[in-house]
Amino acid sequence: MSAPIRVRFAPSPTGYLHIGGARTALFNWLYARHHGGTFMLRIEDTDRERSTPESVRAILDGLRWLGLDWDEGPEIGGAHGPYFQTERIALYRETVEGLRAKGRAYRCTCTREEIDARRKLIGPAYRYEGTCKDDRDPGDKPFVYRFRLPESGRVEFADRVVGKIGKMVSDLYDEVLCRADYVPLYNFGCVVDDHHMGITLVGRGQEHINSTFPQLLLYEALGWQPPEFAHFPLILGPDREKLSKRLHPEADVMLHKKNGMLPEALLNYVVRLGWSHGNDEVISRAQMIEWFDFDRVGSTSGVWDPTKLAWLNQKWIEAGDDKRLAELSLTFFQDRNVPVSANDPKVVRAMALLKGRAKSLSELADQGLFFFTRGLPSMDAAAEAKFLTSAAKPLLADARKLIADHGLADPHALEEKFRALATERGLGLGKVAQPVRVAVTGTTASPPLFDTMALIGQDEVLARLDAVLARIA
RNA sequence: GGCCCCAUCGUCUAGCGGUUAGGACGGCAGCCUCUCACGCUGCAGACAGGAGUUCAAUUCUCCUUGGGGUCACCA
Repeated sequence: MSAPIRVRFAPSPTGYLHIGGARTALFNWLYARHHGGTFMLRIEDTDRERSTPESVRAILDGLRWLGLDWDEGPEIGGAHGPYFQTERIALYRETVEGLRAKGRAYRCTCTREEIDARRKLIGPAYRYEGTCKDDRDPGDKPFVYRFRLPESGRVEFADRVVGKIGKMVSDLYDEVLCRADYVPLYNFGCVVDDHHMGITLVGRGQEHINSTFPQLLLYEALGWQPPEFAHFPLILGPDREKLSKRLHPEADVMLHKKNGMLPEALLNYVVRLGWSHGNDEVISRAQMIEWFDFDRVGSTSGVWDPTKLAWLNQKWIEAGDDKRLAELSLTFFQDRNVPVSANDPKVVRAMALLKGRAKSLSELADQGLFFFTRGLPSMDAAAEAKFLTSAAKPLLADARKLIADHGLADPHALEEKFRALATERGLGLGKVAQPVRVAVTGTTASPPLFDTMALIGQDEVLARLDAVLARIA
């Protein structure tokens, strides 16, 4: 237990970073950060058909957006590289030949077609039967390297989150280690690299529990000390199926960025899916690092709940720094054809008024458009019909006069003037404020009216009121 | 189907033999209030079922049921 902790996240670059992967990365990252260990990134790009450099970039971008920085890996290197499996072929070759010399690996010339035919015949219970286990010279036939299982026995390990798990060797089969060109398959590459990279604990999703058994047998055959394992509960979609790219669009981490989620909110939501710390719900990155460990990770799958994510996002937007929020909101305003610039103090001031009432940055932008447009805002038809009536016209005219006379610089003072006006007429403040709000913002819901008008500016507010007055018969 | 894992409110979870089974999201009702949101208060809402073990089971064991995962020259 005195060895320094080294963990890794090892995605295959076959698409964007998905939520399940992000949480696996997060749990590993938190474990490393909590214990002062090393978090490394390894790219498992051995599926030559599906791996792409674009996917590598997408995954790195996703991790960076979430703030999950790696101590060793692509782009920064480290003492245990290279960090792309396709650059480590010599190692796999040396290892598989060593295994073959010990009689623990053999060359198999069965073709995919042959195996598929047998599988089709026997059904889902089919296991490769070891046809080629005498390791004959393949001649010029294509072949792969297979692992020779022990005759019998049982594999067991104590998982850090699930507990004791075991399986009979008779339920396993001689699986493919690597192809003839030594490009490894998952279980082989994973074991070889985890060992040579000094990984002390493998943290991954529970879908990998079953691959742990052959991996353990490999460690044994190689004479290597296996790492610890921690298998995290799965994240399920609304349909209770494992969250997947195919079935669930929300599995895409960057989709949430596009939807206006803050990375700290997504991290907060995802860390609570399977891990808890008492009754704490809103948890900062620093607190996660302080509190996280595998003893608090549960073992039951969790269902993705966009509603709770939205709630957390609102909390984190509300807690956000105005300047940073302004920068992050920029793109959302621009998408709505409102050209604003991040260093515009008006944008920063708008954040103070807008945050806390929006569940996402995109909602925030929708709710704040009227701050940055000129002239009559786009009107909510129902609001207009209800509040911008001929009966309200005199009230609006009086309100306009108050604003023209007193200005907007002192919202509290102006509010008192409005209140007096309302009282004079035997009305509540709301009766005056609502028509003005609709006239100025186009809707019935906005930040506090007097602060809102102050930010819009006197000339613009008066212009909007005049335009409305002119529209009312 | 074989194997593996799991099982507390609709959802995320606390609970680590004795609790009025707690919190959060969501829902509902109310308060606050210039609107919305926030906030506050309250209400409804769970130990899958059956055997054991024990003075005592949500908690330990087994079975059933249910759910999920996995059975590739993908990871």
